Amino acid sequence: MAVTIKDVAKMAKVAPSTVSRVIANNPRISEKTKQKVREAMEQLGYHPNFIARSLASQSTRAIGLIMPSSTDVVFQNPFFPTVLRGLSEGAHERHYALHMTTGKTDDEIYEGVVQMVQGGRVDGVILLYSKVEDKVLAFLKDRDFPFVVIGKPFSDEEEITYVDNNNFRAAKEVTEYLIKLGHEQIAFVGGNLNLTVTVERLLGYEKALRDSGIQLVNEYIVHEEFLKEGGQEAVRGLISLKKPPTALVVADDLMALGVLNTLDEMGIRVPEDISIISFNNVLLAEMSRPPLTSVDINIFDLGFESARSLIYRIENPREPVKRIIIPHKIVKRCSCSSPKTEEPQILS
Amino acid sequence: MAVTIKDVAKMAKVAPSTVSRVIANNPRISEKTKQKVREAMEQLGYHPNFIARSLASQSTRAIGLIMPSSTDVVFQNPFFPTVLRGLSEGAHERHYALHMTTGKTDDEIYEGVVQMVQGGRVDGVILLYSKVEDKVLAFLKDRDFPFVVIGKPFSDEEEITYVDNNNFRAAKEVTEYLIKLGHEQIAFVGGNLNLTVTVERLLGYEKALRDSGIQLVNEYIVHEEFLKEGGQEAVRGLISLKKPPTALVVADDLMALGVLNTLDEMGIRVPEDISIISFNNVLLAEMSRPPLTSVDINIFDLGFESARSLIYRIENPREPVKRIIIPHKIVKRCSCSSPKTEEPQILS
DNA sequence: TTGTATGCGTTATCAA
DNA sequence: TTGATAACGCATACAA
Repeated sequence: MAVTIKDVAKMAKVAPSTVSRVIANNPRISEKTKQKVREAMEQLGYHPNFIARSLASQSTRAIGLIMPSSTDVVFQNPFFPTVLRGLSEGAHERHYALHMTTGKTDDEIYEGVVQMVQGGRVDGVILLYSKVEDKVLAFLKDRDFPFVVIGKPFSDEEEITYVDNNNFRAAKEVTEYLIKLGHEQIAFVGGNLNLTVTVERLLGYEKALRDSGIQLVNEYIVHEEFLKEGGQEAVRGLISLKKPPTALVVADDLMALGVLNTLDEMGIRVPEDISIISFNNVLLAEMSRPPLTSVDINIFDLGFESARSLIYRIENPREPVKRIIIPHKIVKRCSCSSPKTEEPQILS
Repeated sequence: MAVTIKDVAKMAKVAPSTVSRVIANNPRISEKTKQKVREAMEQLGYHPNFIARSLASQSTRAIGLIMPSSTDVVFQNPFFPTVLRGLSEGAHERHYALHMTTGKTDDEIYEGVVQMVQGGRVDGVILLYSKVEDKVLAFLKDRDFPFVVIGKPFSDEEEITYVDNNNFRAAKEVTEYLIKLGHEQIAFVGGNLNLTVTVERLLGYEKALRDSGIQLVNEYIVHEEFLKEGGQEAVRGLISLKKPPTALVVADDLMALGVLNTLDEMGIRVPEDISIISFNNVLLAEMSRPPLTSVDINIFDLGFESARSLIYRIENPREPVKRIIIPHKIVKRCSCSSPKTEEPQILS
């Protein structure tokens, strides 16, 4: 049906291989025949067939995207459209296409990846999440298939190419910022502990407190899914403590939004009564009330650099693994202030 | 490198074609040889090569997703992860894979689609947006390539398979709901008028007013991008009118969130001073303050049914085009109430 | 500089 | 019920 290399060859009165070379812009073809062939392509409306090309060259110029479980709430996170944008631009730049696989259960996802990889549908793969004991990652590593993970791998860090923020450091800075404001009762509201990002942020938080000689309080550390209901429980628990925190480090903007709501329902004001700082700096952060002070982790770049380094890896298979750290930045808005001094009216 | 059909054939002592038939589960192969072949496949860890299969069978079992411009704010909308989920499940169900193409400019997107389609990378295509004068849609239609659009096509409605809500009706219902609550000064805050969804919702709003004998006011209709700043301007303008609206129909939850913020800054309470109703019912709607009354348009189903009907179209090319309308439902939360009776304190 | 021939891993058409 | 063999559309080693 479609016009092939042969049709072009016939029209330009050259061999199919010559046409192929013109497409590849092979320097050993004379400008004259190139011109001739290109004209024929133009006239016939020729477009190379990716599939045939892939089969012959054993490379698809497609990269596979592995998403977290579609049932997972993180999937609802505005984080995804943004990484996708970065990924897409990074891939586009080098003329790679994006191939997606999702699934409801971990097994479904795993099956999808196996199909995609073994089936030769893609040249490499990007993991859009990083969690403990990941079967998918183990498979990829075992097969020595090119891949990069967004986020810090849970283990074998030295043998895996990944793109991440320094979440440990970001969390530490954020906590120090709160401490500098005068807070000492600082709680941590995190998400799923299977995600390495949660772990890193928790560790950074703890380190900051320790460095400042502030006692860690077990009750100050809570973990809930990035859900509204989850946030509710966690926050109520925190506030009802005998000595409630005066500041909250929340691992995600969306979650912080939930926290904000719960606090509002309880009649607790932010930042007057309690300060909140969170992560990701998605659009939402500036649209909440009050606008959230949040760590901008440059989600777009996370995606962009992932695509880039995967492609580099695909095209230079023998190069050593790399680790790319995307810078972050605290964006100060209105959700943090110094703690109220205790019972100020008694003084004076 | 990888184990092919030939290796399996050799091991099972049959011809490659037989192996191929076993894969296709051809009924004309004896159970005995099927068993034999399957064992060999198992032992060798055989996985069929999609690319080769695609080339031979002239079908990729992949569907292309065409996203709106990645620079567009709508891309930030939580709408996308959700349609993606639906799309993914719908495709997965029939063992189709997802192939994405994005781009910054319209031309970039167009180029991507042409490549994808002419290059034979996909069997069909889904447009994740619907706007006026779409070059991409024209191309697809012209080439008679299988596609479905999410949203109502701007023209040639009868010749295009699409999946949509009845946005006209939803907007009408919503407005009538407001009217029933006692509102008469109802404004419409919409997004980009190039998007058919905006147009439909606007028309529904107008129809409801007309049906109720309420005069349409030009100043009550504003259009802004789904952005914070946009919302700001629009809302301030509305409120500063001599006769400001008592209720707002907002075309999108995210936008409504922006509106909510602006109102809050201006010291205007929702729903006491002004009612708000919006569309899409994304997670955000229930996390805002106050929780938004919003039209649930079943985003997931929009995606799911799109995938399904595209696949149906691919596999039954001669069937007539179809139109699938996904039901919607108003989810009442706390952003609407009856208007304040004017100057109640003067009475009595 | 260009053409010929072969292979990439399947499916599909004939025969047997 | 099975086996040869020819496509599918392109890339590439080898010739010329």
